[in-house]
Amino acid sequence: MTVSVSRNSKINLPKPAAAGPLANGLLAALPQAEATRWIPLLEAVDLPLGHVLYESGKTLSHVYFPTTAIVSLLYVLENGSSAEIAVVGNEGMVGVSLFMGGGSTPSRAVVQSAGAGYRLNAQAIKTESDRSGPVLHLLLRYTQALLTQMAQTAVCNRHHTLDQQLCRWLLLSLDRLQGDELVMTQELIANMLGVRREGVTDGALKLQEAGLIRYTRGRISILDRPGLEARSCECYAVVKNEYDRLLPVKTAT
Amino acid sequence: MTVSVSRNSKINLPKPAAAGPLANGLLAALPQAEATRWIPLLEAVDLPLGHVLYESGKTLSHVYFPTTAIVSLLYVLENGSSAEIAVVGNEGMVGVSLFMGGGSTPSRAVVQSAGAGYRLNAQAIKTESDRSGPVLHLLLRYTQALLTQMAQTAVCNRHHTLDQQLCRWLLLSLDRLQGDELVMTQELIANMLGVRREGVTDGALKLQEAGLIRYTRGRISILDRPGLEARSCECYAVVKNEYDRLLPVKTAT
DNA sequence: GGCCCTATGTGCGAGACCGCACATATGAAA
DNA sequence: TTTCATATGTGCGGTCTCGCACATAGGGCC
Repeated sequence: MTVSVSRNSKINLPKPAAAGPLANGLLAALPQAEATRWIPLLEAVDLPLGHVLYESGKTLSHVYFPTTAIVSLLYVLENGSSAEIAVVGNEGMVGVSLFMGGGSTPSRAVVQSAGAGYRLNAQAIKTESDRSGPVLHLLLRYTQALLTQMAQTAVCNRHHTLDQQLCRWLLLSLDRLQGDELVMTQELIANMLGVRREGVTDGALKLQEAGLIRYTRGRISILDRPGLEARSCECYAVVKNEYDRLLPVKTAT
Repeated sequence: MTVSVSRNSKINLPKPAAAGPLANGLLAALPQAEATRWIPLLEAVDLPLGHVLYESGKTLSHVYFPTTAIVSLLYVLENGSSAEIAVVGNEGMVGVSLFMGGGSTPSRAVVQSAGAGYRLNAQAIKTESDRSGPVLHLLLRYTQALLTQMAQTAVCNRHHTLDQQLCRWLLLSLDRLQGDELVMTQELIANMLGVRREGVTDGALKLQEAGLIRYTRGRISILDRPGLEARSCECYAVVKNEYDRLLPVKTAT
């Protein structure tokens, strides 16, 4: 029931290649003046699988801008079961509650796919978002995209089948990675989706039999992306469209 | 499957007593200078049951500040089924995407309980939120509370039973109304929760047998609020606590 | 007072997912 | 190569909710 990643870091790929701040879409979209000012404030961080960026109810110390890592925002219930409410990758930022004013949220942020990123301390993000209109507007548009993802997750949880949600989840993760391989056990996916591991096994089997993916012990290769999209519920497309609409195209790498 | 309210307005109570702008928590919390400037810009509006404040994907023309009405934010899926992702009453505002920068969202806002409110046109809310730091921060804190509600809805949809969710829903609605009566058919509740009407009937029956509520044809009286809270999932309390934490206490009426 | 629309109550078979128990298999380490 | 922890596959009964079909009843309106 509880997310357990313990010694799994064994199965990680060799440390991901370093990526500059511009590998994050939000940082890349900063106006020139802000970019210049931010660079010295940014701290490169390694984000190993399972690392908790912030805990439910705790005051956040930093915001994180993933470059090669993927972070899940999850809610953990009293009975220990959990569910992911959104994913954040190199298109976004972890810790919106800092400039939203709350300073904390009832959710937890966990690294779902190991990688790297940058972080900025709490004071700096507050100062910066108050100081510059364009920066604030960029962050707000990102927050709206995040909000859409959460809302869509809510509806998806209500109305769509596990199989459809699995496809949606794979696609969302894939969009936030380079390449077409995910390092991710079915157990982990089950924790994210808030379902049984066996349910994920069933779904994954069907996808493999259909020739859409191939996997072995924690590595999932996507063979037929359009096929996955066809099997996914509409939620993936809705979320993706909103991200594309709200966030500037990132040209940098 | 589709929300149908058609001729139901018959069962509404006589037109709700008029309420001043201060009956809305956000408006009441405005700094003096802004309050003075906003009053002439606010337009009192009647919000009849079923009225759609904005449609999925359409550009919003106004933001709404309910005073006695309750508004549901719902997502409607391609197949026509729907689910509520958040409720807005006199504690909040409908249309955050206007100052978030998107201008639209994939959701729909529908009046769930008839009443009144105020609205402000799109240009005004943009201008005002850019102009004043305190106003923007107030709106952002509200948005964070809304975000929490959405996230909690997502998890609740995943893990809690219909009975628990019904209690949560009744409590959330109750908090946004005066008195302890809801004018609301089980069919409507089912649409909000995204479940079958019969499921709501079952749940309501149990609650009535337990002496917690009493209802007849679209009127629900709450008899034992603590009892409802005990049967509800934790989600209600989590959301309520976040609202209390993030939003200023409203003393005005 | 009677009619009729609409809200609510009930039953039944089906499907999705759960929780549990256990079988199998892969790949890394020794 | 062998060992072993861990990842994946499978079966089974139970529960929740669904979709449908219909029965009952409240209350506004003539």
